[in-house]
Amino acid sequence: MGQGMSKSNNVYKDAYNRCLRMLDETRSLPSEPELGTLLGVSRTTVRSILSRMEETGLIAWNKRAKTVLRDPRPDDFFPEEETDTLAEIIERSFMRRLLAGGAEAGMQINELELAREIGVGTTSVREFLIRFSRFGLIEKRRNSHWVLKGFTRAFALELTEIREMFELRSAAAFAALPPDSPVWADLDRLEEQHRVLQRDIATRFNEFSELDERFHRLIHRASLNRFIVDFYDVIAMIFHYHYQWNKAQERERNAVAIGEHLAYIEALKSRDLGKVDTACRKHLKSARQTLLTSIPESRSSQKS
Amino acid sequence: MGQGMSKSNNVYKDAYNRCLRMLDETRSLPSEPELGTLLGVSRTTVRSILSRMEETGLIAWNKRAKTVLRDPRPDDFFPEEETDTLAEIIERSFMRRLLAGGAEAGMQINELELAREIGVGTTSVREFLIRFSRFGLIEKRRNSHWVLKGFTRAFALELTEIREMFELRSAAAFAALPPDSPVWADLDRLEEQHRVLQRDIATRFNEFSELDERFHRLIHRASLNRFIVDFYDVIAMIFHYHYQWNKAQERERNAVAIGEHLAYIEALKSRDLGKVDTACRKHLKSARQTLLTSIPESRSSQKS
DNA sequence: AAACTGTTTTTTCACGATAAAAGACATTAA
DNA sequence: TTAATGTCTTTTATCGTGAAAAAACAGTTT
Repeated sequence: MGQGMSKSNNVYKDAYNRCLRMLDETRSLPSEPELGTLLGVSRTTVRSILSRMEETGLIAWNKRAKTVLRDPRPDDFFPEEETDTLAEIIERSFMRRLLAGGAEAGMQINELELAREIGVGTTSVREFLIRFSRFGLIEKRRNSHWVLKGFTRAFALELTEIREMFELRSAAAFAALPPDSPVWADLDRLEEQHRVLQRDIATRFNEFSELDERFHRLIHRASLNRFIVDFYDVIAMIFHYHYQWNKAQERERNAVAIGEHLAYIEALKSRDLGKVDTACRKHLKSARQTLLTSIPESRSSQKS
Repeated sequence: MGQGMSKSNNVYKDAYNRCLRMLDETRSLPSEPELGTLLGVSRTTVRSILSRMEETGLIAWNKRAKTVLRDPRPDDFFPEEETDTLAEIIERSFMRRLLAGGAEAGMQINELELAREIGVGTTSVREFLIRFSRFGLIEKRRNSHWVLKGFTRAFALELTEIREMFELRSAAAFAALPPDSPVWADLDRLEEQHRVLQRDIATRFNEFSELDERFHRLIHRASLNRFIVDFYDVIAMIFHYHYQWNKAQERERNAVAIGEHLAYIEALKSRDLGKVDTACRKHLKSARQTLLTSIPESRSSQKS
């Protein structure tokens, strides 16, 4: 199935689903350009969405008048898996392979094989690998194959070394921001969300991962340095998959991390550089520890 | 011309030219696999090279016997421009456009237009832009165009901030390396080359750029951190083009830099961390200054 | 048997083509 | 006369294809 297909319409399907959820809130939809910005798609896509909504009897559409006729039913939505980007699909498959054992460091990566296995064109795989290479886990041999460098202890140490350098600097920059900077309001909001999560940690502990990323990204942005901000993508990627495969004591770990974040937030609000440094160091140390213990101590643990 | 061509044989042509230069030194060529490793290409390419050399009467080739019949003439070589990688061609065109004024920050980058202008396929341009994006000069809008962030003062400051962080750390790591490490011999060799160049600075000042890169790469490698080592690619790229467009007082600048490098090398050899830090800081400061003064102070000089 | 040459298969690189999505232009309603 | 809708054009995303290059396999020579 699906061979010869040029481009999937996942942008349309995803926006359609999101638009359906908006239907609950209003009795009539805004103008096409407005909907476009709301959904983050072009007007062309908005019109496709409206067309279908009209066809399925969800709305009546005549020029500017777009009245909601009925509430969306579950079967109005497109299946979740059809809303994924090709890049996401490839990344998931690739990471599954990488983490599902048998991914020895030094192993060759075959574009053609990967493409066939995932069922996509080679071009998309190539582009994915090029983008992915900045994470430092794979490397290209000129005119030849890619080599897997492996998710090793060395990798984790190199990653955290940079992370610590960048985050300490960003935290210091954050604390030095003027009181009228909007980041302080963002920080207050994050603090509140941490407290809420701390209260319900027993059941909602798996929501921490997302909060964690937002918190650290806010801090990194204070560096006003694109290389520091961009580097957080590497960390986020690693932690994203790390959270998925290392479920051991997840609740306790997250509870501890929330406590450290709150102390870290307090330190930032105090604007005392010494306190910030201490709180930041403490959290980063335990983050590193968590990451390191989750790495399968394989046979070859290079790096002197 | 050349439309519809699938893949240029630049690997073959480049290896052929390099092989021609080897002909001067020997009366007979080594085995095919050995030639392959020597030239960094596959045996398939080696055999194509040998075939042509036989045809043009450069060698007699019968199985293992490959005897050189005559010296290569200038017209035996393939033209230099035919030996470039597509990636190199695209990078050059792109950078020329970028530096040749009229490249306002915020400007859109059109893949199709770029491809047409350079005379290559869109895929190659896309892949180039993806690879190039790690330099922080361009950024992709989801499902849409690329945006030029511009070679601004802010960019230079962000770049040098990271560079200084990384190099100070690498230099400290370098100085702490054991005396039996091979890097000390590398450093001695570089020192000697610096002295030679210092002597002939009046005429050979333009050779400094390449020496500069080798010196700093050696230091960065001492960090044993792939992210630090890889980041030097960003610096190298910027400085590479910087050297091409900023010829003002090039000789003086390079003479000064050589002096700073020699002091830096002395400090490293002393293994005194304080001295290393001082020498490194001094050189980085003047490198930053050089870069900053070369940036056209455009209208919008953001960053608080 | 080890290392080479000869031959065949596989993979990478780059292209043109096509559907999805974005964007530009023309027209119309408020 | 502004901001929407209707229509048309351009660009991006993705594929299949074919030549260049690599890699694997098989047969020879030393």
